[in-house]
Amino acid sequence: MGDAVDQLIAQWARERPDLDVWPMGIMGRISRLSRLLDRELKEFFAAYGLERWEFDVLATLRRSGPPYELTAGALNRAAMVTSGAITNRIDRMAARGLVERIPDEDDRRSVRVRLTDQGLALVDEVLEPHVANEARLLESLDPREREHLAKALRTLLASLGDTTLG
Amino acid sequence: MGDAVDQLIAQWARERPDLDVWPMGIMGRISRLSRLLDRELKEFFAAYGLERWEFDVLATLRRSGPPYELTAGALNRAAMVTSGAITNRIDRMAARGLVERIPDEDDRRSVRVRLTDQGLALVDEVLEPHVANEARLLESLDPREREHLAKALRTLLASLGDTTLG
DNA sequence: GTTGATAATCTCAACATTGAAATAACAGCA
DNA sequence: TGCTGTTATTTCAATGTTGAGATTATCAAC
Repeated sequence: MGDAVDQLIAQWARERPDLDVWPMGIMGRISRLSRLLDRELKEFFAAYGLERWEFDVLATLRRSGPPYELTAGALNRAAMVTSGAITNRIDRMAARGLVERIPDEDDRRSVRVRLTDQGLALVDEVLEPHVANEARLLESLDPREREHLAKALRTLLASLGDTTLG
Repeated sequence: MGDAVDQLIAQWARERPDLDVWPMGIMGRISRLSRLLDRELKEFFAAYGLERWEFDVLATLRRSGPPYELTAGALNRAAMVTSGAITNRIDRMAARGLVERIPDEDDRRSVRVRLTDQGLALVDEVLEPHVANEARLLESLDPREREHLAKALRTLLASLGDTTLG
């Protein structure tokens, strides 16, 4: 069964037969998948009154373990966004009562961002159904294919230098 | 060799051992790869004075074949963006002289967007090095892995309904 | 202790997209 | 011919990110 990228590659083969565009079979699919999956996740989180970026922050803090706090810098590295974006996110999540800013005693340049009880309760409520939803989105692959896919993606990520989370 | 997502999964295993977060091994990697690859492409196109979204529009028109024109609607479906975004893109690319709007005689609601000579020359100049750059980004996979990867991604895309380009 | 380099966060204007409403045109049918 | 519903594009306010600069704090070396 073909997908949109098969059509795209067929078009190039017709228009530029001199060129082998095989890399698009991977690059194009990662790009389109990312968009489609983002849409699915957005729809899922909306049912909990959450934006995707809010969940990302909550989950990053939650999985860091007690006391569920990280510096702003650690958060922007984990989320792969700029420091300005994290400042903005923290502002709004603090206003919603999901996180709080804690001044760092040892390094006064730093701000520690901590999950509030409310934020912790929310992420723990959403996490399991979220994983189940992700599993549903991957249903079309059998366990063996999933494993091979994750392995290939890991190789790629590592080759691009994405070897550390924070 | 581990990557950032291996760390993320290890954190969840420690904090929530009751939960098997295997889907993140695929979802998280697609998301992070998409960001990293976007950055790489952005940097590549900047050398040609192009934004990534500009190249996407040029390439979509180019591979559609002579006379290198598509409706605005076909462009936004191919790019997976909303109609408002396409109006904005066409405005700016037309101002740069890369495309032109042609009123559709048969259906006056439609606008046909056509590559100018300048736009055609530019996309044909960039295309081959672009594909070479994409191939470079995928160098860490051997041909067999590439094929399996593309196949698994195709299965996923098709299962999400992305079976047609426009 | 001062100096200079580096680091962490915040600020803010510019940019691009979304989502919804507005506009205009088509198509089928009574 | 006149309705009704649909389709294609544009408009525009709201949203969120980037990237550069400002601010404040730390650290090492002198």
